[in-house]
Amino acid sequence: MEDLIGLLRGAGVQPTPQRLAVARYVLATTSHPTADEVLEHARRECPTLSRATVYNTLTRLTEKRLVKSQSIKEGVVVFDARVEKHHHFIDEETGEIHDVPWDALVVSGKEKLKGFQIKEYQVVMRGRRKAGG
Amino acid sequence: MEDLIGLLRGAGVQPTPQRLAVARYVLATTSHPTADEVLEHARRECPTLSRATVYNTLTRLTEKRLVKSQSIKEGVVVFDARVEKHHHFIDEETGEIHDVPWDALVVSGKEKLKGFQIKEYQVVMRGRRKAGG
DNA sequence: GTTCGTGCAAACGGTTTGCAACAAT
DNA sequence: ATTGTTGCAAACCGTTTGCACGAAC
Repeated sequence: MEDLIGLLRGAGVQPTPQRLAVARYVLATTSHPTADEVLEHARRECPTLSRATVYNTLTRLTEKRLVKSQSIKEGVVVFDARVEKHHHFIDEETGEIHDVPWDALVVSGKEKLKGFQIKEYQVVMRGRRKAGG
Repeated sequence: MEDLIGLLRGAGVQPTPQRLAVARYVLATTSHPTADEVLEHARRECPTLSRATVYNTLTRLTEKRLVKSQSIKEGVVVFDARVEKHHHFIDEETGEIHDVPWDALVVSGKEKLKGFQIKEYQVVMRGRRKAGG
């Protein structure tokens, strides 16, 4: 768990108590939190943590590719500790975002698209999580 | 062109000069405008048009399925006059959003996903528009 | 002592809301 | 009269910025 320090150092991010609190939460969760949700949780570990520091840290972590920011929900950016390519499913009732493994879906036809140089892509699905799923 | 009045009436939206100005622009463009861009353009036809009325109207048009709102760009909602299913390509340089026809791409594997009831989906691609594309 | 990080508060930009004036039925 | 629409201004919410204080090298 204290490899977090090494992880941040390795990424060129000086570890501070505030950054560790942010990183500990955002890297461990799969809930795709907003900046504010990160603040709320990280404050349990570091009560003086400020909103500005959370934004700073999340921006830094994003630059260093330790997390990825996603713009798939209205009005907010959410942060994703899963940094490898994958797809997303959004439950329209609860707003929850679920990861869908990259190779669970195959998108064909991209090669034939003329005029577009695709750097990345993902499938974004909306609907409802099934009970017992 | 004055079928716009009929179109709005048919959707249960009482046509007013303001709404016609908004609808005339948003239904004709393929540029995926933000609310503010709609305001800017619709004001050319109806200079007294207010921001609030634009939001009201866009919400109304969205409810009536005359346009669709998309949350694929950071921080803003954009409006899409194309109401049928299609995919999107976002030019990371210019921010422009391009429509990709539904049957240009095939997504396979969705049926095998357990636990998700998919109501809609789309492929969101990012990259650069190729010169001459 | 210079650089970097923090926290506060103010600013900002997109969006929503409350409300008084007004038009339509 | 009632209902619906408009436009303004204020509120709101997520995010960014400016700045002074403090910690680390």
